[in-house]
Amino acid sequence: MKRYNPSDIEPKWQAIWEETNAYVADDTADKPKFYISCMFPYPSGAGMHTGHAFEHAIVDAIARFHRAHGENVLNPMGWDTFGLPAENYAIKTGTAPSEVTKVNIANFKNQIKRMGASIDWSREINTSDPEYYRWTQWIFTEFYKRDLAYQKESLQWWCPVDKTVLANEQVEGGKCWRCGTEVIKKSMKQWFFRITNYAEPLLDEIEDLDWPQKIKTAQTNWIGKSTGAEVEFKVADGDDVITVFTTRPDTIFGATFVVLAPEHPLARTLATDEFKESVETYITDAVKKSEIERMNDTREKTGVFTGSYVVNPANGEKTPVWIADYVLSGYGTGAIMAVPAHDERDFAFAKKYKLPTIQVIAPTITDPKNPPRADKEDTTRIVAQCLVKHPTEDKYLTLKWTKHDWHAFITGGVEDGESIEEAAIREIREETGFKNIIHKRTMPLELNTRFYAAHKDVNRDIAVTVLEFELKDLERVEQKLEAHESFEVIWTDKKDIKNLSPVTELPYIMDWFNGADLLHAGEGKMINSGLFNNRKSEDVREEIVAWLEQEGTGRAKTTYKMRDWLISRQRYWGAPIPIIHCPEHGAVAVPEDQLPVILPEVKDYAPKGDGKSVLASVPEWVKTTCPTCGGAAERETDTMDGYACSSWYLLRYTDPRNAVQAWDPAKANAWSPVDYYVGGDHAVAHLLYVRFWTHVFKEMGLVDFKEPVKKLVYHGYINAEDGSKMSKSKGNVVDPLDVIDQGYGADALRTYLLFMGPVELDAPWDSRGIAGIYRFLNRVWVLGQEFIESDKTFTGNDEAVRRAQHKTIRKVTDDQRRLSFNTAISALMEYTNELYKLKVDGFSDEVWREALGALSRLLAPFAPHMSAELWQQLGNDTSIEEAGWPQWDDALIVSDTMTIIVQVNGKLRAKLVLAADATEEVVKQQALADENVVKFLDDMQPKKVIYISGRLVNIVI
RNA sequence: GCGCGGAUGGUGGAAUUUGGUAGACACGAGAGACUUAAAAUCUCUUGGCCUCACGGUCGUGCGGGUUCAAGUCCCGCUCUGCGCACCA
Repeated sequence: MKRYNPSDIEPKWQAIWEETNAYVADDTADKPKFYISCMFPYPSGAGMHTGHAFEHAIVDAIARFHRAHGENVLNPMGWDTFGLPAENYAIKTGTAPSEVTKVNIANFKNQIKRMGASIDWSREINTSDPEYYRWTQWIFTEFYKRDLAYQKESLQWWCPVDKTVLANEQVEGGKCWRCGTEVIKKSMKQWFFRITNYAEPLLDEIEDLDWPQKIKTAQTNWIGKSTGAEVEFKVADGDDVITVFTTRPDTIFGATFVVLAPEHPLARTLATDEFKESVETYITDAVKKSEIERMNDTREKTGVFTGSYVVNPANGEKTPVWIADYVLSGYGTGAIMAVPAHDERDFAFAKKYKLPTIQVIAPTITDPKNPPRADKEDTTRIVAQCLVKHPTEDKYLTLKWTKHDWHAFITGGVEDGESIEEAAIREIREETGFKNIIHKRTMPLELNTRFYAAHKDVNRDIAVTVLEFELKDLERVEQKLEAHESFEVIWTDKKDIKNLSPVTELPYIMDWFNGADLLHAGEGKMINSGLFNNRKSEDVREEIVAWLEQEGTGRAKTTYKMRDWLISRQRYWGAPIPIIHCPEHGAVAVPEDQLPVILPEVKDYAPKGDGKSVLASVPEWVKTTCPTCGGAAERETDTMDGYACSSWYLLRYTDPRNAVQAWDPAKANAWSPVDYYVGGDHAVAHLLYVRFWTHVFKEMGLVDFKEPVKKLVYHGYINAEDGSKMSKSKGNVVDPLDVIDQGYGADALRTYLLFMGPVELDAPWDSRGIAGIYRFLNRVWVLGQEFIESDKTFTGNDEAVRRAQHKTIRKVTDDQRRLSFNTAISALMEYTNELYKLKVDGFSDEVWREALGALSRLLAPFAPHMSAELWQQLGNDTSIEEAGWPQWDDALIVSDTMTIIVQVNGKLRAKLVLAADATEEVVKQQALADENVVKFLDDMQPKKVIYISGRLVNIVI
């Protein structure tokens, strides 16, 4: 018998696929198209890791599945080659990045080929190839013409080690994403893409995308839409006007001061003589302080009074103007109206600087997660809840309340000989007038560190009590509750309690919040707000804006957190920005016929640290002529962010060798959008930029769709055996080629990666797990060989073989559709085990040929080499690809018996095997007659017998 | 702090759409067969507890609830992963 030897089989089939161009996508084929792609990798010097291997295993399983269904599959591959690692390597060694890149690509390509990936290599692209970046540059010039690319002097994140500007999303926790150095702010003239123009359309489309919710939420948050209003506060003694942005115009009557960001243009102007010095000092300090320091601050708010006042347009009150760095200059108008009663930050600030507070919203609590509190840091919630039973009817009421000052609650009321617990009950009794309070149980406390620091002797288990009450003097309770305006009593049937969120439907009892200094950030009833009193805050929001608009002091306004996309990089290894600076005509786009602007060869790749790229030190490249006037001019020396190149490559794949256009719209429209886009990184940046560019391309008429990616498949990471992240420095990286060369082969590797768990989950690599998969493939192989070499024939178990076959086809097809590869593979294992059991008596030729043929075709998306080999050995004339996907027949799956589960009171007591056509009557009868059931019935008459057709009987006694 | 997930044996994980046999499939472990021996392969056992066994009983992070029936639905928590973070 031939042994299963992947190192023979795999190279053989890889060679065949290459020679026959088996996976070249045909632009003209008359078949439904299917476009799938992984996120093209940066070919690093370390080579491919198991994460890449996982991604290719996913892509290839899907691609092969669709190909087997007769679809015209486009599965291309390319390289995202611009970037810092190659450049840093060049700085260290003097080797040109293009050379290193070439070597790395060859390495990656070999690895991917040895995985047996069914890729159309004729479409391979490389972003640092001038034939590619020529069109990246062309797109830039088109954007420039449409005013979607512009230059602006601005403070930017600057990495002192990499000596480059970084985009917001490349700064992680105040540190450079590449080298981990703390970044600083530097003012420079930079190029931007106007992505903010597309905030609304990009947001609009998110809902309809077939993407993981996680990614959609991340993008929504990134865009960060807020609707609210701009309101004008006129300076009391002068002509200046401060415009603030707020999302809570309903709180305007509670605005007791106005705060400017230190960078606000009026910040210095408004300082009166008396306060000039302190204002100046504060601003200087704040601006000097890097934003990282601001971030790392304990969030202790600081600020300074200007001495000036503005007029609150709502109530005409004179309102002081402060400067504080908790107000960000880059968002909204860089100025806010502070409403300490209803905003956490303003509250903290007001408390610190003893500024007044005006309550304008009575807190009818609707949000369980935001109960009122005096100050988040100092308090812990005491939640008491009670279930009120109606004395005569079968009705219940749930009441919950919160008390913000829990120090008083616990420590204030303990009397001699009384436990804290008893004190709590007594206090609730006194406060509520509820007499019959039954203490049900005690819950552990949500710890308040500060409290425990002060009260070490308090047993934390009894510090917070949750109490359940039974109330008899209901009338009194109702009176008390109704006396409170914001309280509404809702009676419900017992059944409906589950549907009634007690928190949203039943108000909290507000009487028990003491003191005026409450912070309430939620909604409620308007108070102290003139005409708007007694209305709900969420209802008057728009009316207040309309009113301000009428008065000419405000207007509705929408803002976004998203900023424009900074694309210039002061680095060598990127696509040069195709701009020529002419003393006469300013920044002029390089005309299409002069593209590409080729990246020149240099000797030393190290940035000079002057804020310019190395390109600035190549005078013969910099010096050029203006395309408009022909006069002496200079080239832009910045290069583009690598994300620019990766924002359109999915379109280039559809027409990769086009020398006159970025792509032929007809081809792009025929293939796109991408049906499945597979990756495990780039939740926001890349995926948002591709969407942005595609929206623009649609407007330019270059494509006829807005969204580039229909379905996003977001996979987890493969971790090291101990569950930690694989990393070179830890030395725990698993090299896919090593696994293949150990003798397991690519088929076992691929199958194992998909068997480990659902694609979206992280999973630790298990070197023993792959051995199990190898065993499985070997079992399939051996079964095939036994059949091929056997001269036995036998008929008798054909029906069982057929049933297993068709059941498996249905299950695997289903699982493939929903990308549940792990369960598909386990179904194939079960099928194989079943066939082993059924073969003991010999083989019935045709039935088994079919059964094994189905097995090899079902296995092909995971283990394509062995499947192809087995298929060929079974004597099939056509290739496994041509044979297509096996079909199942439901009629062959149906069994003539069924297994009925018999439960007594919901507990499993017996299993019955009955004829599939047994009537309900018969099934119930059989169930009740079962020995074990009789034992449990114990002569009692069942109250009810429930029958779920074909599944179970539940006998209720 | 806010947002989004997750919690099932010693381990990875199953239980699809619509609540209906919890632990599929594998790994690991234990026992056995073959072998001079080892590897490979094959067979059996494998959630806890009680029982020689038949079987019973508990069991899907915790506390409640709905239901004939809950891993699955509802309410309230705990822990944990990830993303964003002074965005008014």
